Amino acid sequence: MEDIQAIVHCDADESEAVLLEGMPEEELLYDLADLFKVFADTTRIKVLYALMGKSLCVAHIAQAVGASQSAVSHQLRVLKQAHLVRFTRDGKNVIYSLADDHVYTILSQGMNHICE
Amino acid sequence: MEDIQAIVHCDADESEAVLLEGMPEEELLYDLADLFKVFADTTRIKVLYALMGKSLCVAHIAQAVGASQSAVSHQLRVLKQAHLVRFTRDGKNVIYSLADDHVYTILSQGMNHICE
DNA sequence: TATACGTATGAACAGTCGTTCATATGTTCA
DNA sequence: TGAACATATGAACGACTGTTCATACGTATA
Repeated sequence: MEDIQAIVHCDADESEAVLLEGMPEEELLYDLADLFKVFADTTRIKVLYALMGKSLCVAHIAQAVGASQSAVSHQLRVLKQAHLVRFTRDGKNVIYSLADDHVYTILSQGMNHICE
Repeated sequence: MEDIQAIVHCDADESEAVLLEGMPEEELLYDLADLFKVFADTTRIKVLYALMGKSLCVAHIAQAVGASQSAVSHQLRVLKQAHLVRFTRDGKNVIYSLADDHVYTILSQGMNHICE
């Protein structure tokens, strides 16, 4: 079992985060809920899986997940705001890739729970 | 880094889960999105934090998270359906507790991402 | 510069979600 | 059994979300 204090506190600067017997501060809870909201949609999850191990332009992502270019672009915006994907321009194309390994770990923890 | 195949496949029986170059099957993606939806609400997150390390009745949970008895009861129903909490009757009271350690790991992975 | 292509964005719509309110269900004790 | 308490549930409402459609923006090439 992990150290629970490490969950409640993010770093040393969060020394006043403890409310309601170990409850993180309100703002942190909102940020946490917002992060999980990003993972709470199949289109976005598909996009993340499509980007595992490779970089793709928007059109190829749309093809991989079976959604329209516009829908994917809207969702990529959400993923960008959550710092889950990065992008670089390549001429007319914009190439997206996963931002860091948190995507892997969060998705795999979810899968672990579903499959018991 | 973890084995990505362990994320895509839940167990040996999922041998046909691979679609779209490593994409899990549709039903699994829906279940995964549904799980993250449960974590995508501050009231439910507060309930989970309140239950960390202790068992509480509905009224005490409501007090701990600052929500009405009815609102908490509705959300406990969602948490039950997601197999994130357990409950036992104790006279007039119903005592809730966390179902397993997945709650800790999923929340902590989310916190890790938020705090970079 | 004009055209074509890839991507981003805003408005609008249907569907979903979380709360409140009222009330039902279930339990204990007199 | 009847009253009091704890919890669960259904309806209804406002707020939010993801898609589509139309269109704007940005880039490369002729």
